[in-house]
Amino acid sequence: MVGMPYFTDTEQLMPSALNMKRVSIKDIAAKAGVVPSTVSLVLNGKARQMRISAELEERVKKIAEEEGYMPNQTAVSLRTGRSKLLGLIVEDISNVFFASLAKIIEDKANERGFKILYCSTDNDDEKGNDLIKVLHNRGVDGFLITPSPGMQKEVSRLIAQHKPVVLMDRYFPGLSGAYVLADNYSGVADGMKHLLDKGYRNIGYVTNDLGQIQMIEREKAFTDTMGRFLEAPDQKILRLPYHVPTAEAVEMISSFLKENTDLDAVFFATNYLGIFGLESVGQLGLAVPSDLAIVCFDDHDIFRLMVPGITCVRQPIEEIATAAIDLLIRQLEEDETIGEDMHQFKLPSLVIRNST
Amino acid sequence: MVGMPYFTDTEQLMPSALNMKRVSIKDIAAKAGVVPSTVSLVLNGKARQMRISAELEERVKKIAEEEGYMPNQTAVSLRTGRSKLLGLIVEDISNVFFASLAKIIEDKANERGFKILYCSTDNDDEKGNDLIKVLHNRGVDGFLITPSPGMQKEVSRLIAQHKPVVLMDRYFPGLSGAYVLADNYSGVADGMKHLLDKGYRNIGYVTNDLGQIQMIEREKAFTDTMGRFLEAPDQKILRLPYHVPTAEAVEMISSFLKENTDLDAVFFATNYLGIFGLESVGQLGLAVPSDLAIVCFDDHDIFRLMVPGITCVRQPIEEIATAAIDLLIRQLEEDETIGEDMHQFKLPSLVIRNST
DNA sequence: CTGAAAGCGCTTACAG
DNA sequence: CTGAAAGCGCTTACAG
Repeated sequence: MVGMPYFTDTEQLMPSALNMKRVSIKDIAAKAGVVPSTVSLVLNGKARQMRISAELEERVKKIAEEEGYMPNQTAVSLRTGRSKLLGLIVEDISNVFFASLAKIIEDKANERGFKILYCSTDNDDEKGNDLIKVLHNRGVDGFLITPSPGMQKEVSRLIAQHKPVVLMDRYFPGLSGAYVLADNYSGVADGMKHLLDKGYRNIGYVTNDLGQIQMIEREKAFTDTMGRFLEAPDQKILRLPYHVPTAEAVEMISSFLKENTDLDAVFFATNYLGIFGLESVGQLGLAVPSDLAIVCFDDHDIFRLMVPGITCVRQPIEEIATAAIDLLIRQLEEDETIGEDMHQFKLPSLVIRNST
Repeated sequence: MVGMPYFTDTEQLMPSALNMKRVSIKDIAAKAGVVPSTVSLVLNGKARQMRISAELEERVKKIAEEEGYMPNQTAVSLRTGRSKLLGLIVEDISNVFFASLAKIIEDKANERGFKILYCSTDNDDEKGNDLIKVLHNRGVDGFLITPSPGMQKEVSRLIAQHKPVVLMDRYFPGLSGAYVLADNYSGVADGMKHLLDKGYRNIGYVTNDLGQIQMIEREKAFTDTMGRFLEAPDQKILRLPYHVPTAEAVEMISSFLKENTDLDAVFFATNYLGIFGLESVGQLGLAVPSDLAIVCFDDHDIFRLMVPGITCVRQPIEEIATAAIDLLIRQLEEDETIGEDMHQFKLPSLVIRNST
């Protein structure tokens, strides 16, 4: 029995159908007549350092090339502790805003040799926290997260463990981690200024009921503006529940407007297109009297097309994604500096008046 | 030196900042006073089989629970050859159609304990082929792909290697692999029937120039219908280049319509919303004379809202995604049956007349 | 019932 | 310059 392979029935370990018989470092070594470590050294660019002859280096490289050798990333990850994998946790990948972020992040990550594991929290704290643990357990090198409010503890744990994390679109005020998002306060302030400049004074506000930091800051800009520029401001605010069917939400907006006939303008605090789906935009268009001035926060091309004369405050999606992935990779590469110089960005939003 | 740890300076192997000191199976074993294999056996539900005492089993489980132990997936993958990772390769994750697919797939995959590695081909054959290799190399258990035409060889290699693959939205006619997509031919035929029923006879057709199988089948339905129902059909077809700026594409459509003033209807073969971006819909709306009947293939809520009276042929996105992931997981689980009973689905599209 | 050992495919300090 | 060996964290056949 001596000399027999340890597992006589390898099928049980790895079904042959799945066993791709990929070329391993051993195969290359055998072909080149060297030991596997030499191959590893050469392929990791340490031939010089280890004073391996140039011709041997060339030979090994050539064979590896010919055989189409690619190091098994799972093994590399286990050995080195670096997976070249990034965890992307967004609210909902099917929402245009997050899908756009995901695409830009993917491109930038690929350029640096990183792949992306994505998942959606659906604004569910527990799901989000689980996701962090699971991805961590899968060995991702870092995280890009648009966290829901209840994810603060889990996120701070990551930061405490010096795991690279960059938050996007939201952040936790008390937490000294990196984040990138639109400057929500000034965005809404700018949009409000636009309305005031046009002479509107009775401005209503529609937001959600999630208590997300970005929504709070937007709302603060609204109430501040109203309080600053108007005497005895009568603030009409509608808080739509997040998990409500489209038709019902539209109904609530309709009622809100009917109950407040004195309004001459409405500020929508978020992208109802993304949340309620495309259908709702049309219904919303119908529900909103045409003599009402409208400003929307978020990337609402559709809204602008649907509702002539609407003004949008647009988030700089590309800039957010680019800055976030850059920050994350910088954290990954210059490990020592983490914690010393934090990076927190609020990027300016753009007020876009519809040209139509 | 005997008894000293092999690596005196572990920092160099794994920077402590990244070394999460996660609880390992060894820690649990030490706490429980057993050997690591026992822990592994218990946690993998093989206590019974190995006749480990119920009380020991309980104790180990309790400790693992208390310590928050999760097996390191990288190590499990390396050992078992199964990563519980699925590769999702789409044309462009930021396109609503693919983002919607991605969300449904994510949900279904999570239910089964799988995570998703996504990437976009951007319709670039070489990029797509690289992606297959890289994901394969990362040890994904299976693939969900919306391939570009030049990916056939790489896809068939996967199939030849019995790697689970399900194609979505496209397929390769010569290839005996699993796929799920809308029945493109009948979808367009249905849409055409709708136009003919309404009395339209001079129907133009706008498609892309990629030669993708789904586009070919759609076009065939168009030409067949024209040839079957009309005498001496004068087929006006516009092939828009894929990589063309929106404005230019709209311009080309405009010219096409001007050069063919006898047209009374136009059939759009794909989702120009997704391809050209939201802006284009408005421009397209403006470019299309209002007395022209329009049918669009794809999930065009926007189009329907923008262009009153438009008819859409909608792809059953949810059904496609659900069927695809189910098929893939079935391939993963019942490994033996692969190759014997292939699964190929063409799901019916839905013709949706605008109610507006 | 339990434990020692091999091995998944790599990387790297160390000894020659 | 090169090679033997350890070890990343697991799983599992096998020997007691």
